[in-house]
Amino acid sequence: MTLPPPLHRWDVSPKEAIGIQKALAAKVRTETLEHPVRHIAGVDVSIRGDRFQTAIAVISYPDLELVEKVTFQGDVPFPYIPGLLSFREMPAILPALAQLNTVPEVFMTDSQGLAHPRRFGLACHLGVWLGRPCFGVAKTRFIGTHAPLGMNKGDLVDLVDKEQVIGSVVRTRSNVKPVYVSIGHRITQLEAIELTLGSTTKYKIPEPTRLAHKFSKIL
DNA sequence: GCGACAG
DNA sequence: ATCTTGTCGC
Repeated sequence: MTLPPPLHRWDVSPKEAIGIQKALAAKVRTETLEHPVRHIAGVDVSIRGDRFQTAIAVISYPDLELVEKVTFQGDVPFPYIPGLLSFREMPAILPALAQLNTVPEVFMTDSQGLAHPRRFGLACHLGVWLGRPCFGVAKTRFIGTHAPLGMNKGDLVDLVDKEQVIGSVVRTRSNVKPVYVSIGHRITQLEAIELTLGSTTKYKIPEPTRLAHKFSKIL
């Protein structure tokens, strides 16, 4: 797919990165998807030493069949700093997306979206950069608190921070640790939850990111 | 100051 | 994220 013009540079300091996040956070839009979802692209990046491998897995929906996959390798550009994950992974993700032939209606990342200290997790950064629908499904909590969660698949509760609902804690599989779903851009929380549960089969992680993670592993 | 802390 | 074997439970 064709990538839009860059919104900013990536070779910035942590302080500059925070400033960029604050500015771009104002561009995040919560809105109903304008197109029916036929394909979801799962995005993931694996790292070994100072090298990364990105994988994009496009899955048909609701069939959940693998339609296309692309990978891309390079040198890790930025250290891992809690709250600045997108500056480490976005430079690795964009070149991979440029090689994608199938254009999905929505993107799914293995990260937080609005459930971020500045309301601008990786899912928001990718969505705003592309100007396309995106949401995040993280394996663990980053910020926020929530009420006790039921143990059955489909159970969910709000994820809250500073009196605001920033996402949902969702049980994608009975008696297994839940995932943390939050919107990235141009999608509603309800749709993000629906797509998460609708693309989950027998594992905790939904198929798009589960397959992307498998394909991104560096051997 | 102390503890927490997506991947 | 990555480093790593066995083990408990459905």
